Amino acid sequence: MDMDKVYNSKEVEKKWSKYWVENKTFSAKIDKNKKPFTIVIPPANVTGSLHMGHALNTTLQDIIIRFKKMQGYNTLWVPGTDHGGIATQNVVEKLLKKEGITKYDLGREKFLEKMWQWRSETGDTILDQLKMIGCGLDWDRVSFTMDESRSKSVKKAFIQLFEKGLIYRGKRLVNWCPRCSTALSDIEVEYEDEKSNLWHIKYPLRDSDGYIIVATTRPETMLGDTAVAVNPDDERYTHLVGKTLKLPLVNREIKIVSDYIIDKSFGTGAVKVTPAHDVTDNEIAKRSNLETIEIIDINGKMINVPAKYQGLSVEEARKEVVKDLEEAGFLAKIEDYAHSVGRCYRCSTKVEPLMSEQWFLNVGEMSKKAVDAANDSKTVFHPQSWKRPYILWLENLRDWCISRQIWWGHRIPIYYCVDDKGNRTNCKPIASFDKPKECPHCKGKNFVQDEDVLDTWFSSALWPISVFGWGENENSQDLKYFYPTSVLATGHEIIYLWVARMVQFGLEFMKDVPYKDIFIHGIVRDKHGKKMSKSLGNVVDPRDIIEKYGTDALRFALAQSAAPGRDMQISEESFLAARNFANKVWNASRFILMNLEGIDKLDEKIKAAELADEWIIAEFESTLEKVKTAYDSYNTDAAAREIYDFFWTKYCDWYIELSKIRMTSSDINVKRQVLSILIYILKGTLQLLSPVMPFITSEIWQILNKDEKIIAESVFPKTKDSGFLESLEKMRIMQDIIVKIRTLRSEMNISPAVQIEALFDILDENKEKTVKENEHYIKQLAKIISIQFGKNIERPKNSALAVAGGFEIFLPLEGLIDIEKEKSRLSKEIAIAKQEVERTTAKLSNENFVKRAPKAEVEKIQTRLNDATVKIEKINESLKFLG
RNA sequence: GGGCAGUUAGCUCAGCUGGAAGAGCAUUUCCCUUACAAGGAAGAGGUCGCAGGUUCAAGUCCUGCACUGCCCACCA
Repeated sequence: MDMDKVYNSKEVEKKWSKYWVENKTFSAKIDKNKKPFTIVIPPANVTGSLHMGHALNTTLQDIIIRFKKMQGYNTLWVPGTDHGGIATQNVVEKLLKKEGITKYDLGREKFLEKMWQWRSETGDTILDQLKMIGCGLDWDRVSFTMDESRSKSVKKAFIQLFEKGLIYRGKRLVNWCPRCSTALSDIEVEYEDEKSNLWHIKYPLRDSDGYIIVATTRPETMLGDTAVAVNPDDERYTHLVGKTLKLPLVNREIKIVSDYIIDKSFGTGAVKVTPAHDVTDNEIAKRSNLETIEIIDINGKMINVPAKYQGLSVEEARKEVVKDLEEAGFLAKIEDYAHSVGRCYRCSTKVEPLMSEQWFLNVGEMSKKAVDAANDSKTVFHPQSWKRPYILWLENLRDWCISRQIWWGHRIPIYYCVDDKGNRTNCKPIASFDKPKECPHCKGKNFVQDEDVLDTWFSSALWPISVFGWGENENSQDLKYFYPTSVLATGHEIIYLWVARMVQFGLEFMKDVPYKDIFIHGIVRDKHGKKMSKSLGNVVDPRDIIEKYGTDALRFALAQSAAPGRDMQISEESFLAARNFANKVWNASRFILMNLEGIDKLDEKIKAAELADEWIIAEFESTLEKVKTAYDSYNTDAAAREIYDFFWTKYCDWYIELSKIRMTSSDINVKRQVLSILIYILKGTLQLLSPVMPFITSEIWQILNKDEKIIAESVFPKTKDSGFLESLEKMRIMQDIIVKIRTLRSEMNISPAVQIEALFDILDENKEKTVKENEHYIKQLAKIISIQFGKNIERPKNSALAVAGGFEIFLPLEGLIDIEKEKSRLSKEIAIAKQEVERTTAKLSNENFVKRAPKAEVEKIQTRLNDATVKIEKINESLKFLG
């Protein structure tokens, strides 16, 4: 039972993280008698290692899981990792680059071997780290988005959607990353402001002398222009609509068209239209039946342009075009201009919109269903402020480009019939799990598979169903029992990228949402509010925090700062404070255990013997309620704060201190009685705290109850009302008196070692009984040797005065008191009391207040006025007495 | 351009349905009191972003503004 004076987190953490895994504490089996509570973890990329974001995200989920488990749910938290598509391929490509080779040198097959090798070597790092920080995951259910089972889900989903006609192939304008050499979906593009120019270019009319000026941020694309567009209501240009222009440098004839999308007030009100390389232009082109000329290829090089520009990069072409326009007199002016530029979310390269043959998913119907689900509260955001942006996004969603021109990922399960020479036939492509045996159209037996892979988010979107074997096992009992899951916890950065798509796929394949509650937490920032990033050098590594302060401190600090939906600024001090709290818990427990020495048996039932007992029980019951409510609504911050406040400022500072009176009693039964309450409250608090700080609470719990279940499997305290509410007010009176006396002692510089007497002059007879019954509290905590009660007690010479708890309290301080100091202190007290009199009098003399405010409120103010008046009177007497 | 948050003590933040401004860290004084100096006791520190309004009463509700951050958008 020996406990170190300081909590040693390292040993305890090693012990328990191992225990939970080895004993399969958090493994879940179907149990139809229990309600399931399920969470699927947001699968971390295999490239990842634990950072603050993970630590926060997984801590929050673990808190929920541990809480629900103690409440009797059959909890399941599914772990796993994501193959991470482009991001992961980029990592391995970089490694290859160091060896001086490219993926093309290796070829697809060999490159994929490298990828798998790398993934098997380092891909589980993050999972091991999650074990370390105590996550209550079911380690028998580790899933990976590219393992066999998950791959079957992906294929099944694709085939089903394809056969339903929702997946189609088409040549469309897509976001192209020239560096990754792949298409990206709309949300994989991040926009960033950039200082640039607005070039004003003259486009001469073919049939007259005039010209029209267009303004553009991308002059090089003028080589691919097929029209100029103006707003039909723009009077400056109405007479020109339908006229023909001669495109400078190219000399192609293009028309002036009208389109309502054009903003009359922007630039010159006339816009050059490049349908192949701009989204808006592409739409204008569709409406006006314009020709589309591709002038940039997938490598970012110019094509289909006059010879002198052919093959140039976009940047080079821009310089040349601007120079040539200027020389030929077509450049009207150049303005400074800031606008946002799309960049690849994986490598930050500027994205090039261009025409490309891709696979698309028609999301119209799925979006509608997801919107309905949100409107019908089948999905609920915490905080709810995310609902609107989420719905808006879904409503404006365009078809999802799901194909990627990379190698790492789920290869699209589409097979093309080919002839003997390997050329594609005209037969319809076939969507299939495996290579088809025979083409149903031409009976041919040769096929090639589509070269592209699926967007990594396609498999992520299936996660809540794929982890339960959807697609592999037609009759998955797990899926029936655990789906829909209970809550999804994630940061707001992937609401669209991931959350929305899971909902869409859940509704599509399971006819039900994947989870009801969507718990959105913030992002961890540094103490200056900056996003943590390697380049800024402000990254706080959770592993360093664990090393220095312990995992429980890390978890507590994160939980405490994580108000739903809000970003949090976190600094070293918060971890330090949490570590200190852990130590406090440790030492309070140590105190109790020390006093347990030699006590063989405790009382079975707790029995409140005096005021402090009733009070701490009432306080605990109220704390329990608040903590439960907080956990249930994902307000871990409130839960952490409530527990901290209760344990430290109520249990430790008051109850334990008061318990010492009985603890030193020679009567073993007295000691036994108070210990039973001390332990009852301690155990209860440990249970409230254990979802947040599982390690230290597990350890103490085990020391306390050698043979009982571990705390993670214990039953969470049930709501109770012992009817001790009156004790709260009584205790408040006692605390008021004790604090006032302490303040006097402190201000008079009287050492705690000096025991002094006190005279209590009774002012309020209603409080007399309570104070007399509990005078030993005052003696113990205010270091008073004896108390003499009486009425109209004459103030002793050289004494200090306090008015508190319905008493005028004199402390005779012969030889200890500084009369001048006492006088000035009393004057200050009087000033404060006078303010109180002013405030309350003002209120009470306000007719409207007395008339309209609730009675209780008026009485309260009246009492305050009376108290202050008495106080002033008494202090004045004392001042006179002092001379 | 639209939307959403935030603005309370030097710093990080609590303050639920409106009724006397709170915590932690930092700071000052005293204390190694036999659970804890990673501690205890006490103190100092705020006209709750600004301006209006509703109300007997506003940090709390309403309107407008300012600043900060985030998200969205077809910013040529």
